[in-house]
Amino acid sequence: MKRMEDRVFREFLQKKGLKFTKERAAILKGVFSARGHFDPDDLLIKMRGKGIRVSKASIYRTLPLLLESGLIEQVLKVDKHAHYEHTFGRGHHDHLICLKCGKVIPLYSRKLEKLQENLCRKEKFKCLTHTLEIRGYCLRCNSKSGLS
Amino acid sequence: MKRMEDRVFREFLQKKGLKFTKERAAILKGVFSARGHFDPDDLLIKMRGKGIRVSKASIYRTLPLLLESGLIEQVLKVDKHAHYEHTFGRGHHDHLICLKCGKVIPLYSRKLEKLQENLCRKEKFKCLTHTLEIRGYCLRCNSKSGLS
DNA sequence: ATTGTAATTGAGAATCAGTTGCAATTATAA
DNA sequence: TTATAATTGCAACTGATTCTCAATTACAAT
Repeated sequence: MKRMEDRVFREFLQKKGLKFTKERAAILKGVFSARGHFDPDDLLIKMRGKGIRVSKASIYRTLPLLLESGLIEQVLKVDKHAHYEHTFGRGHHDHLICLKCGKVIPLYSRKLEKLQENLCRKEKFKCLTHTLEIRGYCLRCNSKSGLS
Repeated sequence: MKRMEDRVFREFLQKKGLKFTKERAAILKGVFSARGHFDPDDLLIKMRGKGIRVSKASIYRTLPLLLESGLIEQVLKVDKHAHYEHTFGRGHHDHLICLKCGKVIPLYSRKLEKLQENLCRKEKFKCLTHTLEIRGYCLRCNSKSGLS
């Protein structure tokens, strides 16, 4: 049984005259088996761990394609390198990031999305994507630390 | 006449047992004379151009201090390296980023800020800072490209 | 003002993420 | 099956940021 995202990616590639290689398929599978966020290196290590041989270069070359096809989204950088997450099946959402424990809490608000659209309209800006990252302390860390 | 930000930075450093050196003062001044966004390298080049001698290392060491002191904010990465802007005197704001010409348009909405606070409250998340980056096409690029 | 000391500096080496050139390989359309 | 343009892995490369270390300096306490 083929996975939905395979179909989407295959069609995306075809439309661009690119090939659906086994490496790309493997990377796609790796990306979709990630629970949450990941970075290119995480992915490489995970795949190596499973005995799947792909090069760093192929991962770096494939990720932008997945991004372009809409199968993954870029997550803002908490630290200094690129992070991604797959979005297929799940909707777009933003993130609350705990500065103490690093936990990332997804956040979605229809109202927030609407408001952003309105603001863009006001500025006559054609909005394609956005990323909102709210940093602070999660419930647990906040109560633990005594920083009420 | 001492600038306000000098005072703030000096006090911040003192509180942490750090020194207010002439290099740090010069970097602060450089940062505050920047009109908009800048990255560490911009800053270095600008300072060199004015004949102020500071090392790359000092810039990279000072920027995080300015960040921590609240005198500057980190701007999200459109490309791959760190960008900053000073916030003293101006308020917090978010950004619309044109994917074609790279123009960055500041955006501020009281309503948006309020909504975010409410969402955090709902999640029992102690919000400290946030960054919102909306990517798309600015009016000019959008009309030029025929991508209505 | 002088001094002691811990913080800071600059310069370059080191590191790290991400990119690129290239020869060998492979997917796909005909 | 074949032609061919796209893709691969590897290793060398790039550019940003961090680190090391010896020399310097700010500043609190004399």
